[in-house]
Amino acid sequence: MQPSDSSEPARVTSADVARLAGVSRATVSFVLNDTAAGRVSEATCAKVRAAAAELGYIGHAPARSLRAGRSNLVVIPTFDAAIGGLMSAWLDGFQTALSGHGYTVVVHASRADDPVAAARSWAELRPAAVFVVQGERLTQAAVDLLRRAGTGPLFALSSTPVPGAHTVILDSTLPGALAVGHLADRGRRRIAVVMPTEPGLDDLAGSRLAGARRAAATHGVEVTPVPMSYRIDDAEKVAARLRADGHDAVYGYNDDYAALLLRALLDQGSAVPDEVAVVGTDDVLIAELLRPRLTSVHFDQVPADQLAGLIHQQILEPETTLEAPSVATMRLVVRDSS
Amino acid sequence: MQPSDSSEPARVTSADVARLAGVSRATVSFVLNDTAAGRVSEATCAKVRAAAAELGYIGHAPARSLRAGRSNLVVIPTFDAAIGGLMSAWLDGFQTALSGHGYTVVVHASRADDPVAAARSWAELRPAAVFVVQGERLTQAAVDLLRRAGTGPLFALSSTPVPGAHTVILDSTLPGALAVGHLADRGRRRIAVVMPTEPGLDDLAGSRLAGARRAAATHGVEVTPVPMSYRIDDAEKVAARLRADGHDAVYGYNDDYAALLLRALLDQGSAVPDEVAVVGTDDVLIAELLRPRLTSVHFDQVPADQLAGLIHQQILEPETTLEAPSVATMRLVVRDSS
DNA sequence: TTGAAAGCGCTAACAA
DNA sequence: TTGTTAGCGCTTTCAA
Repeated sequence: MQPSDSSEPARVTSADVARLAGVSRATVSFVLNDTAAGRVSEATCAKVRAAAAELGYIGHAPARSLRAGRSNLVVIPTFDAAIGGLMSAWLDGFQTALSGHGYTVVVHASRADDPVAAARSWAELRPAAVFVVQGERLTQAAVDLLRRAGTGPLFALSSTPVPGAHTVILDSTLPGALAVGHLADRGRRRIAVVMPTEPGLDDLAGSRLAGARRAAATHGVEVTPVPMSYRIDDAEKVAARLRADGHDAVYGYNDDYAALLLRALLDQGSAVPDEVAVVGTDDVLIAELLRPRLTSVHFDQVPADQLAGLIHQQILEPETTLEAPSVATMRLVVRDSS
Repeated sequence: MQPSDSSEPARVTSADVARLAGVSRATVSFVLNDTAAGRVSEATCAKVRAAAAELGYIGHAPARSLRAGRSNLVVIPTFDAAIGGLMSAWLDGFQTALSGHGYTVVVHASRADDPVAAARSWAELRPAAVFVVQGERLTQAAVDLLRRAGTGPLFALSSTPVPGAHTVILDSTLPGALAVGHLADRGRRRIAVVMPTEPGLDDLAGSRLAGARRAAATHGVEVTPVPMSYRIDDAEKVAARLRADGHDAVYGYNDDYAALLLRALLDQGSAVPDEVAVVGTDDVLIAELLRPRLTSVHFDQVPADQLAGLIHQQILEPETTLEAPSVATMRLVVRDSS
């Protein structure tokens, strides 16, 4: 590693620019924020810009935020969940869309155990908006705290509407329900549900299991949760257990876990789908590559730029009432493994 | 979506807390920042805390940052690169480690085409530190700008040391070189190198190709770049072309692309590795699941919390000279596909 | 068309 | 042990 130079060059402020340009700080502000419409002459504008360029002037976001009473940060808390590949790709686009509107995305690693403490640390940033991907984690107290702090609009992705937040409904129990419903339709009776032991996945796994149980009750089939970590040896143990227990199907939490288990089952000589059916979730390209091809639940993702636009609009006009909750939909993609 | 209430509750500032507690704002500041050591009596502390709790006081990060001349944000620019699953998992841990030190991670979607403009927008945040994952993108001008703005320590992940930044060396050409070297050792002579057409991957793909070419020159074998998108139909076309052109090996950019291509080759009746060898990169678990198992390049990741600690230390004592550049290493994991 | 000045909320040097 | 006070850099109203 290389040491950084310790010399502290004098910081350039808008006052310096004003001095060099021979105008007031107000004028500088107008010019550099393009608020100069009709107020400042072309010549003055040019002078100011030249001065700013010459001095290498760089705006000061904290000062602006202090003045404005609000930052241009959009906070996305993660609640120490393992953000999967699918979500990560989505976030990527979302972030790009938001920065197109002039916002900066803050991915906030919040501790899941205390939603209020988490909300407090978001609120301290005085964010332009907060988008909680795991809306279920949002308590009423946390929502109130954000409101009180004057935080910008609150958005959430959640199974059920979050009071005080603009909720995009995404029913996390549905993948489990779809998978088990499908398996039951195909005559499967003893269905295992993989429960990842990796930290940060419990929430989602729990929801999917709940959906699986609901569907199982409806169809009169049996569902057994099976803990499994994302490792080959563990998958092998689980596969052996499934065979021993006479399960005729398994819902693999997502495509990654399903692929792992599928491999283990095949290696142990199980016929898939004849003896055991396997269903994943996420509909990643892998599902299509495996043999047998993996049945999976496909998410119709909410367009990232559309949501970004909505957030932007809501920041500008908080009074606007939005339409009924958006709903993220999903569907089963049946392939050869079930 | 649900409308948000438009009532604007009066914001609680430290002055309000001071008033309620019957002390000065300075005292409040000392108490709430735990800077009260020996300066404020226990009783006063308690009074202040009680008042803060009663009013639901929430600190104001922008004001603090303005005062301090620096925010507690650590900026991680992405330069619109598609952050892969591996990197995303690493970032997760990194972020958690940093927030343990009291920092907030800002994932900044910077446009890749103008490094200086990007640097300017990071600098406006007056971040505590900047960590550039694609250090190659960092120009001298950008580094200078950050320095001038008084940005905190600059860290980079890069193939070569970045002047003015603490660089963790990660030779992006190495995977290509390792793969091609290995293939050449196994007697392969006509090696295709997959060049993903997805946006944001060009950099990395270019580096890996460069490494491949270097190794090819050394070993006297032939390397051909082959554009391919992450889609089955495209993989099929590429596979057909490889067969037609008589290639006896392919370096698949990463495990995902390699898996895709492997599938296409097998489907078209190519014997892998007998006719065509396949090598990926990242050593994701998938590599182990495929049949034949996929040879891959494994990265020994820099421990996220270690780097976070280093950054924290450098923020506290910018004068400290760090050790020689850390080097992220990697190695080939040979499996059945080559 | 431009300038003067107030103040956003906080911290820390200095006084008491 | 606590209070007073001066800014940090910026925007925006009001006056010129």
